[in-house]
Amino acid sequence: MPELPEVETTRIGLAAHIEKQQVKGLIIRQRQLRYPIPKSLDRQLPGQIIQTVTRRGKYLLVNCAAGHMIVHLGMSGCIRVVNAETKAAKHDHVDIIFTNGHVMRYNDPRRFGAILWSNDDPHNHPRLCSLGVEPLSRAFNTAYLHHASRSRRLAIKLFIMDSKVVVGVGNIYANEALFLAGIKPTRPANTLSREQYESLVSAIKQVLKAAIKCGGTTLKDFQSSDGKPGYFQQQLHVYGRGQQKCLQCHTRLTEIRLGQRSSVYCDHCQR
DNA sequence: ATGCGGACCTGTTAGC
DNA sequence: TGCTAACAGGTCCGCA
Repeated sequence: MPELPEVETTRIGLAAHIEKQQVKGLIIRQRQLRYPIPKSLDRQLPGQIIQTVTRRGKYLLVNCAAGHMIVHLGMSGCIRVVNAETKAAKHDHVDIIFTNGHVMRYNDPRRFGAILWSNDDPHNHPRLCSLGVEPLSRAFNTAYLHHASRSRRLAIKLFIMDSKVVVGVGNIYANEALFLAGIKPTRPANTLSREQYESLVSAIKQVLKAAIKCGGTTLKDFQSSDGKPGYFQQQLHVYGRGQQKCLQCHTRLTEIRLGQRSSVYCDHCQR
């Protein structure tokens, strides 16, 4: 579920429901996520009023006067806003209960996600302080990416998925952006031309924006509990289409593994 | 500094 | 049908 567009969609839905709301209490059923949920969260969050919900990469920041809750959804996490009567299901690890009766419920079967707490600027938190630029910001541009790639010989797909370079480009959208830009995922990063980086930057922005738009329209009703995937799926050109034909030239798509992740591309359209 | 492989954990699906 | 293996949207760490 969660690549950047899904996280951003979650952020928007969540913000609408919890901003300006006061935390009454919390229930932690499973403290052991990727990191143990710190006790400081239990101590400091109750009584707080949520000011804003922001995002840095795939981390959600729930900002209060006393500090900031930092939430990552990992591979399988999701957040829903439900009513207090809604019974907790399997893998519902944390509830943040608000005085208006709503509950922010964190569910994560694989527990690759995280819930942290920071008293200071969360951007200085060890998990966030080394992150690269935001893909939808102006700082993510041709000159930046081209320059950053000069010393890097690794496959371009792994390069754009490196969160120290740029955040939020996960496996699905890396595959899609490379297809749109006509670049083979295996090309060493330092062999691409400036022009190719220009296409790539624009493809990444385009793909992420389109997906956010999709998520935004289908997940509007955040109270409903059907976290259906598949909204952006109809628009995928290569991801999940290994062995099928290229939508542009009808060549059979190639599927390989790069960094233990599946990578699909068209040998004819991508150079 | 860079790049690679393994680790974390559960659920689902493909294959025998 | 039932079992096992492989794979799944993400990071982080340690070693070469």
